Amino acid sequence: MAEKTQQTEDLIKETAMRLFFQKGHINATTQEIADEAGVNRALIHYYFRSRDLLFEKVLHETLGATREKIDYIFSSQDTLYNKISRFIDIFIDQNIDYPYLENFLVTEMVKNPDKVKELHPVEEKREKLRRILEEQIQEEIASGRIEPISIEHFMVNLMSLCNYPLIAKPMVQNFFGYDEVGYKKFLLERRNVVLQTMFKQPNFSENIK
Amino acid sequence: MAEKTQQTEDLIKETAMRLFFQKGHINATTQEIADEAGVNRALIHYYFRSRDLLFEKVLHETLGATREKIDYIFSSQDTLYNKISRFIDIFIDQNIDYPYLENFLVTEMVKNPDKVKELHPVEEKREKLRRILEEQIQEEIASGRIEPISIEHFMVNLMSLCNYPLIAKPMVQNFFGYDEVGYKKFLLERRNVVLQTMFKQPNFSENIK
Amino acid sequence: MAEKTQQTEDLIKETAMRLFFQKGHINATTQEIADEAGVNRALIHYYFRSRDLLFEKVLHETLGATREKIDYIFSSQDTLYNKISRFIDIFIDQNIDYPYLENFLVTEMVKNPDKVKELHPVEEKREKLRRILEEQIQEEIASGRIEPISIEHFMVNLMSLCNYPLIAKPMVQNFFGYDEVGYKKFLLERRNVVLQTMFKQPNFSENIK
Amino acid sequence: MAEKTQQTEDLIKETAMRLFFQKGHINATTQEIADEAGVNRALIHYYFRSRDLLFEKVLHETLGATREKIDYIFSSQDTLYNKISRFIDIFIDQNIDYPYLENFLVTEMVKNPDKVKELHPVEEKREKLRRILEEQIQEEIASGRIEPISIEHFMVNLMSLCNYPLIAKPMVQNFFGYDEVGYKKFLLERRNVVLQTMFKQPNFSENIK
DNA sequence: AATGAATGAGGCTTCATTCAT
DNA sequence: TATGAATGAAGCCTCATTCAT
Repeated sequence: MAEKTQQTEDLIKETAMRLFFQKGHINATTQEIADEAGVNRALIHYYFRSRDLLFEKVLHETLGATREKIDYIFSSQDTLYNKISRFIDIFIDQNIDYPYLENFLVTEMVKNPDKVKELHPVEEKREKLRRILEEQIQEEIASGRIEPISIEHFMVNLMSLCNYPLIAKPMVQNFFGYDEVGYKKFLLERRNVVLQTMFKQPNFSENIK
Repeated sequence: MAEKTQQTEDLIKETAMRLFFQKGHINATTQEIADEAGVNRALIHYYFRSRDLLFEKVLHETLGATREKIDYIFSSQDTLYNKISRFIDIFIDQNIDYPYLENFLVTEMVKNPDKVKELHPVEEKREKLRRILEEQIQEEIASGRIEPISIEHFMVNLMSLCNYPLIAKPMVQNFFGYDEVGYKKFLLERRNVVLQTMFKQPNFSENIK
Repeated sequence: MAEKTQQTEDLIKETAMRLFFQKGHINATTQEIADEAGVNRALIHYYFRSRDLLFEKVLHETLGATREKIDYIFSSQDTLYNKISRFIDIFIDQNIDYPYLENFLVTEMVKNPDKVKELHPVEEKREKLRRILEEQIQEEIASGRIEPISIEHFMVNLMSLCNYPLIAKPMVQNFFGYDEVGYKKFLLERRNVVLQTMFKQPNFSENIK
Repeated sequence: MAEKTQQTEDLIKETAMRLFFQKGHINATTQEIADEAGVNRALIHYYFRSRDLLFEKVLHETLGATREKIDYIFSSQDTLYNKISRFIDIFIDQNIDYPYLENFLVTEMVKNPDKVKELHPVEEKREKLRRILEEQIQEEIASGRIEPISIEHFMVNLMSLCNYPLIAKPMVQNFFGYDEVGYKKFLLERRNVVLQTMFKQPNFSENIK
């Protein structure tokens, strides 16, 4: 019984998720979601009270997994180079699953800057990550593997190089005449491109130090 | 009478532009536009037929100037380094004027990928620009001033590094605790950062060759 | 099992009664009733078919006791003065238990005048009561203890003087600044006031005649 | 132009008023109001923003006239007897126009006691009226024209005797078998009945004193 | 007997757009 | 040219009721 319930609730969530972040239909109507899920529209309110709450839930659950992975990566003991490398993979993977997620995030933050805060790690945690990164960046600069750069610009570079091609997918596709296959191939090449752009030479292991 | 007319039509356009791209209120209602402009709502339809047409007109006019400048830059005889340098300036300037424009473009393209085409230079023109760029990039690679890279990734890198910080302004602000002044300062630093990230060494003049 | 059933059915009825006529929440939702009773909403339909039927049942049961008492009083052999005196007591007592009942009755009758009939004694019985009262009123008039008045106005006077202060409780409270205690005290004074208003002099016993 | 507008706005208001307070359909839907008025439902929102605001406006306007008259009467220099006499007339007149108004007021006050305050004269004004009345009542008691009674009970008596027959119209009709004509006749008799019930002897002029 | 799930009807409101002047 | 009035489509939400165990 509980299973059946959970099934339907999940069905609605997954349908909404698909519409919102996979098909990019961010304004999908409750009716559309219900139709797509093959349930009565009122059921959406039965389970989630309102469209907004459904959206929020879907968003947070969709973000959750990725956020955790990223935190984990940057908190680890790996070299900066490896961290970045893994970060890029995560980002690209996520985008292949939810092609419209990053786009939405960026748009939404512009509309409701206050909500940005809810989506970011808490102050304390962020500060800790920052210190770790800062130190690693200084090391890389000292070792000549990257050009002198502030942590802010380094991180914005990283996010830019990873994120923008995802966010601007249609633009990229149109510009270079990529079909879905071509675009995906292009995306997969990004990992090395980003690394090469950010590092003059790789650093696979701490031991090199 | 014609003057009065033009005045009102322009007033509406400018008001809409301000709401859409300066204040970021992309979903501004016809009523809101009318109120802000101090005119009757029906006038919007009188001059522009529909909200969509008004929007489109405003968008194209807003983009127009910048697009032309950029085309001009890349068609010129300058070094790649200088072109990129000037391109960055244009981009940042535009963003300071219309902080929500790039964000909108990226979002909209995702919703209506077909419209992307209207916003890009026609095939023929683009092809010509591409050849010019390709050649210049090969030269820079040959001279060792940039790492080997395809034109696609080079351009996407460029657009990423320029565009993302503009699109994701609230994210950047929140992440690094920038107020408006701090963010603007950060933006102005981007020019050199982008250049340093993309070029191992500058090339100010063709003569060096 | 039957006991358990009866328990639940009664629980629902009592809860509804409390919500409807003690808390004055006449529009209480099936969900609210269910929540308050701590049972599943569907049970209400299981036991009572529909919200309307539940309401009706609760109403009739709530009215039942009082109606019987009043019929009994007026059918008795007492003097008119004593009957009225006892009637007032009953009315005020009922109101202290169900402060919103009279208010609802009056409102509902206005909406569905047809339903009024169900709530009143049957024709035959009423006619009998009427004859008794008519005779007693004529006697009181003849004896000079009340001013000449038709039975209709006499009865409407009685019901008005008793009922209105109950129905319009919030108005009275607000008008004279009564809190709950003050209002109750005021109500208790009503008995004598009503009697004095309707009778020039009391008549405690038939023997006086 | 302004006339046409006013016409429609008034049409809606009057239609709503008729439905609410003449036909007693207090829960009339915006759709029903629109249909009855022969206009588009959205027009109701165009003129009144929301159903609630329409209702409030209609209520206040409907009450307005009567309230003013009553205030005027009690503030005048007339004898208490005459004031009461005129008060009754006003009340009965109002009820013939809006048979469901008093009923609604009483019901609504029970639901939202806080709103009662908005509908009553302000503290200050009420206090003044109270002093005037208090004095006049004392005079009447002293002169033996009314039995000793507190101002609170006197006023509640008055309002009860006037109001209840209006509020409980269907009950009265059903109880005594009155049709519309019979009920109206009954109402018109109330004036003298109320006066006789409240005063042992009339007092038409101050001069008598 | 009891329940969670599901449904359909109906209500309010907003909005872009059109009409009549 | 300009405007207030009017419209129809569409969206969200609530509720009583029924269904399937």
